[in-house]
Amino acid sequence: MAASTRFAVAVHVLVALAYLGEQGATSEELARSVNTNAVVVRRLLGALAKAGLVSGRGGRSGGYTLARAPGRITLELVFKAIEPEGVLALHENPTNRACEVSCQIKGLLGTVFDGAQRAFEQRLRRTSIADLVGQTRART
Amino acid sequence: MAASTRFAVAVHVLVALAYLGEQGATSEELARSVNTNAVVVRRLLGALAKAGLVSGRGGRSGGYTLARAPGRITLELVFKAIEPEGVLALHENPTNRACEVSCQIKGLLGTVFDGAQRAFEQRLRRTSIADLVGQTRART
DNA sequence: CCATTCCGTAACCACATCAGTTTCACGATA
DNA sequence: TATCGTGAAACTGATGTGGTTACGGAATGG
Repeated sequence: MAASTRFAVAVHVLVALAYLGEQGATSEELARSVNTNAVVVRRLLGALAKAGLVSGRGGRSGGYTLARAPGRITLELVFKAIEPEGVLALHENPTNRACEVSCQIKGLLGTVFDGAQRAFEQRLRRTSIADLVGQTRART
Repeated sequence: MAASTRFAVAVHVLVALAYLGEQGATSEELARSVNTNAVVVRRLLGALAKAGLVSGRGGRSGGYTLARAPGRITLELVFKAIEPEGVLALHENPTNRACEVSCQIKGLLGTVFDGAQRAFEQRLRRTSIADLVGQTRART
């Protein structure tokens, strides 16, 4: 299936925020960098704020800033904040009690899915927003 | 996002096929195990057949059988057959040429996404259909 | 104090995907 | 040759996503 692009946009926005530094940015400015709508950005940043990664302030001269150092924001944290459901899902069809496989499969799949999800997240943990900012600067 | 359940159903069907052994099964029988429609099963098995994991034969006393030993069917192969797009996707918004981050982000994200996808698939490679059949039998 | 700026949310739309269903043509075989 | 099963197309309803408009509330600069 076509994966959602929300994670990619969220990382993009965070890198932009970190790139700008202290001053932060409004959802309008961030949306311009992504070439999307300000509300889309606010929705994503809302989830990131709940996870304690950014903080937003309303009012004149409001906007968003990172809530912690960019080196302490790993892509794993971003992914969990944006896609808490994970990448794999079990089917919800009722089990056929007459079939041994049907009775067992969900338990077995659950274990496998957890492992794959963990491997996926461990890999994401190796990259932080600060890393991506550094790479952006290096290529300038 | 709510991930698709096609991978889970595909594995379920393959385990059921392997569990039954040589004789194979019809889409009707497999659908009964999953508690879904036969056409849904045929669609999935169509993708698996293209990947060379199963073979389907029409006609009277037709049905599906595994095209190779269940020990040689890893969940990685199944995943790639069912979800060739992978788990992460870049956003397709046009890049804002006035923004350094916007110009760089997709290249950087592409590298990160590839790595995470690889870690995910490597983990899936460690489990085969035969493993799941063995675990099913062990718990009986 | 008040107008401006910006966030937070809700509501709505268009679009895509998914699971399920019906239908039918084709091929194989008993 | 009559039957059975696959393969494929078309349609439905449900759901998620990205985009958009709109509005209330909070903060602030004049």
